[in-house]
Amino acid sequence: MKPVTVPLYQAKAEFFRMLGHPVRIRVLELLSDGPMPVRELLAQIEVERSNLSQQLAVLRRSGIVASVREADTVVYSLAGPDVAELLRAARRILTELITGQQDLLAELREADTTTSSAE
Amino acid sequence: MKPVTVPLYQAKAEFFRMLGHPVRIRVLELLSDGPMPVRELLAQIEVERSNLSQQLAVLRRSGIVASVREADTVVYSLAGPDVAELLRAARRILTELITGQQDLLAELREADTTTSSAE
DNA sequence: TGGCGAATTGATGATTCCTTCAATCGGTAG
DNA sequence: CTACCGATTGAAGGAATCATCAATTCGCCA
Repeated sequence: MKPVTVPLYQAKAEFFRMLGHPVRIRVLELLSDGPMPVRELLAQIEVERSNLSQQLAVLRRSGIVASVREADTVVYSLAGPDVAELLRAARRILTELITGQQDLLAELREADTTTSSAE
Repeated sequence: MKPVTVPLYQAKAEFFRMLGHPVRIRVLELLSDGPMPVRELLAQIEVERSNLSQQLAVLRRSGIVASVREADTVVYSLAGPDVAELLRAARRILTELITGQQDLLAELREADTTTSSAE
């Protein structure tokens, strides 16, 4: 029956890669509070309409969001409840990592005051 | 003091992008069970030594792993305990997504038996 | 000191991803 | 029917990522 048969670690990698874009992250976070029409997403995120559509298409293809047409607008929603939890876990780790990096920076300050990791 | 100042959603995106590679995922999963020398990682993962080093460098730069030299080998470990939890959350969502996709496929089987979403 | 194994780094071509613009679809109102 | 608005799609150029090869570092030992 050939059931897709992709190694699990590769599926995971594709999943994370799907998350690896600022606009897509913002969309998922906004949808964490409930369904939202494209018009509203467009108002909250600074991005061109066409670009937003591209990113929404990526999310749709992966199956993490669903879209429904209502009259003249399209409404998006999360496909499952665990997504919000994943984003929380990610935030926890990020906080941890950033804190760790700031500790490192504090140690390095005496050597180079113009240190920046944001290029 | 200019504390890195990267929008949070962008930091998150970079974080997920950092996770978005099969070899890097496998490394993190192996390290979830405890520190491990490069030699062992190399034995468990099918990848060239040089390529593994490249991926380890990516993980190191992000701060999610740390490396220590011991005699003639280098030992890697996770930088924090939350990483394993994140991987678990990801697995949950993936299972959910794949299950959903299989439901969809089941519905579609009657229309096209060669359906494949693994290109 | 010279050489060896383990690991990393630098550079390069190939692939993939991202942004943008133009064209298209779907629905609604005039 | 035509015009318009919201949203999606297709295509193309530019940027980032990946795999691979050669060169280098680091520690050990003969």
